[in-house]
Parts: sequence; structure tokens; C-alpha cells
Amino acid sequence: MPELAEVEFFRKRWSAGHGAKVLAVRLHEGKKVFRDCDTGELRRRLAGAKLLGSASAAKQMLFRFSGENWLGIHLGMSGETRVEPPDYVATKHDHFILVQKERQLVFNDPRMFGGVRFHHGKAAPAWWTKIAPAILSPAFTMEAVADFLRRRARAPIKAVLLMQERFPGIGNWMADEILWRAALHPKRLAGSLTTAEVRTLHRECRFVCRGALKYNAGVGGPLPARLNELMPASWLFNHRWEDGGRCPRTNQLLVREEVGGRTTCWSPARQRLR
DNA sequence: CCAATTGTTATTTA
DNA sequence: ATAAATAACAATTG
Repeated sequence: MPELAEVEFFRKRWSAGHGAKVLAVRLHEGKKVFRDCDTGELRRRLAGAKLLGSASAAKQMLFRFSGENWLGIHLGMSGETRVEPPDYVATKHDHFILVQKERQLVFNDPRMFGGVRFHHGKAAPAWWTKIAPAILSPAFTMEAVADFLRRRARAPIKAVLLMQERFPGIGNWMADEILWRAALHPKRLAGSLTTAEVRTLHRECRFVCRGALKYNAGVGGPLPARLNELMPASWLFNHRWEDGGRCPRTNQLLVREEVGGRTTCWSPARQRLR
């Protein structure tokens, strides 16, 4: 499920536990979500530690604990975080739980493409600090985008937008939303875009990130009770999965087809191949 | 049984 | 050697 703003939504859920101590750590030993994690050390160091704060970047969440302890969670395809009452009993896919006095912080992931990481040290770990500069940061310039597209010239633009080293946090639906707004056909080769098209693409990347964070992560507004409930009907998002769905701008039928290995939705009336 | 799924990475191909 | 395409991962749902 989760891309940029959904990850931020799920991070905020756990902020209910900020300032509280971890009384116990419960985890499903040996599950794939712990493939990059020393679960023994994680148990030992997080039990008794206090959750001090958290942040999200791209599709990664970082939780900071007392004693120079850091926890990373990636939600993969099907992961989510929840807050449950103290007497909650874990279910099958609740692979990782931090038990606090007033609540349990639960990480659930049926498909287990997500992961849990742990780091002990003064500074935040490399897997956090090496995340590419955010699309809404000053470092995400039109020149940086143009340069990246030049080096991926033979790949379809849809596939390029999914590359985290330049478009951190962009996932399948955000990529389609950006291309739809920029009126670019997803099969266009990255190297074929004109300067004007790159400028538009750059602008729409920022627009979609800002909007997604506003509607799905409550930035500058209310945090939605449920994911996606505030997403406007004017966005492609609310039409892309429905069979017979129509483009909000042209009212023409949308198309769904695999591009760059992912199911891609676009409006043929608006996004032409040239 | 078949196909689908908002992600990432290892392997294969060009 | 580099970049692009493909397979694989795992579980569930329609």
C-alpha cells in the first residue's frame, strides 16, 4: 500500500507512543521482515527504552529511542502500523509489537515485503541518512531531474519515476498521478522529453507530493481517520482502479496496462505517445 | 486454478 | 561494462 504520504500517516499513528517507555518487545522470530535485523540486540536494547520521537522520509520510517537506539520500519507492499489497547492479543501477521503501559504499537505485514531494522549508535544509521533528498526539498531541482532523465534515456518515463534514488517516496499510483497531470504518456522514453516537458514533470512531482501529504498525512490540516478518505475526486487516484473509470479532466475512458513492469493507468485522451 | 496487489532486489538479457 | 527487462519474494482475495 504505502507510498510517501501513507508512510507518514502510519508514522503518525505510532506518535501516540512518544515519551513512553517500552515494557516489552514481541516479535515473530525468523520471519522475513527481520532479514536485515539482529532481533536479539533489538529485544535487548529496546526493552526499557523510551520512544523519544520519529520521522519519515521516502518510504522509510525512523523511530528514535533513549540509549542511542534507532528503529527503522519499511512497510513494503502490505505493511501497516496500528495502535492497540494494552490487552490486545497479536494476530497472525502482527510480526512486531512494542508494548507500552497504555498501548501496544503494532507492525503488521501479511506479504512481508516490508522490514524492520535496528541500529545502536550516537548518530542515525546510513540506511536513513543515505535516502535521496526529498522531492519537496530545495535539492530536488529541475536540472537534477533533467540530468537523471538523460542517464535513463532508454527507459519509459513511468519506470524512471519509480526509481527511489531520484524520486524518493514515489510509488505506482503517485507516478501515474504525476504523468496524468503532466499530460505525459507513461511509455514515453525518458530521453525524449522536451525541456518544457521536464519542467512540467518537475512541477507536478512537487504538486502530487504536497497534495498527497496534505490529504493523506494531514500536513497543514486534519489527519484523516482512514487512509485516502480525503483524496479529492479531481485526482486520478479515485478513478484509476475502477473498471470503466473515466478521466476526471476529459471524461474519457481510462486505460490500464503494464508499463515498466507495473500496472499503469492513464488517460489516452490526455496523454499521447506522439 | 488463474490473475491481481500503492515494493524492492537479484538475475538475466540486450 | 552499463542499463533495461524480468523473475522472485509471500499472502491473500476475487
